[in-house]
Amino acid sequence: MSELWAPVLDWYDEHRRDLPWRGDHVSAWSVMVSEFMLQQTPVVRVLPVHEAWLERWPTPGALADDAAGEAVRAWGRLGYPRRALRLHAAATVIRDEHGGQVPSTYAELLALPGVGDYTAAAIATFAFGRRQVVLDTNVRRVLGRTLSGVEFPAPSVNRAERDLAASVLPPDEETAAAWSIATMELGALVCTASEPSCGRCPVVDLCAWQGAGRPAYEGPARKVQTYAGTDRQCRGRLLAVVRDAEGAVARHRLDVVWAIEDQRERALASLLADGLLTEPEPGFYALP
DNA sequence: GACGCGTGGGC
DNA sequence: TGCCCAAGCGT
Repeated sequence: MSELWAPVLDWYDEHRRDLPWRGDHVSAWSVMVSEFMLQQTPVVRVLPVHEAWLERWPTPGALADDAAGEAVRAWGRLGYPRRALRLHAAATVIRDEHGGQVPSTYAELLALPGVGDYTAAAIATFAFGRRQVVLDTNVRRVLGRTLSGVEFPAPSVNRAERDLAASVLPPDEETAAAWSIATMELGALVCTASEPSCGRCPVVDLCAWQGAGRPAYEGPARKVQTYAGTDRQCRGRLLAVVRDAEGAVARHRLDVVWAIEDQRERALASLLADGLLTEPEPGFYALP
């Protein structure tokens, strides 16, 4: 029995955001789409795209029956467009192997394209009420601070951290699911990465990090990815041209958005290799 | 386990 | 401005 449970659950009841992928009437597909979109992308940017997506493709089968390129186009500027391809691929597996129904177990979900440990646990928990350890960046930070007394968790999850998270997961399914979403929400709204609002935290009196005087992070340097000038930025530019066009676009229309030729050619080749672009005829590029 | 993978907002 | 951050995954 963790003393964190009650105050965190009470806090969630009062302060939770009313998001469209939460609630009793929400489909598992809506939850799944949200989890894909929320991988590394903030809630406020996901909201409008998620709404349009569910309107256009209300079921996995509807998406699977459409072209993958339409998924890439509808993904818009959410970033990491390979997620759109993987969501389409996952929808196809669901249509063909699961009778069109999003599977409900962690193992079945984990087998889907684009679904890793976090996403499988999140869908199983939030869509189906299963009892799983949901270990995302928010939960890791909250548990790191409250239980381990560190400002930030290690770069990657290790066995001890997973065991610790499992040890504080409530034993019954319903409470476990509530605990996971409440802890994530606390991390997102209060126990934030920078400038946490400890004055508004329901467990500030129990927090090991607070009790230790909020010591600064001492682990290995947290990597901040560069972006300007990278292949990734180049890929984004090239894909945007095709995404915003109607049919196939000629090579010269790509040439003008990135000046460095060898980098541009490398990025174009990688987009083709990833399946984000096709070359229907030599020198012309289109969505798949 | 490290790395590559988009994009935009806040300060 | 440049840095930091945002519900990770696949290789």
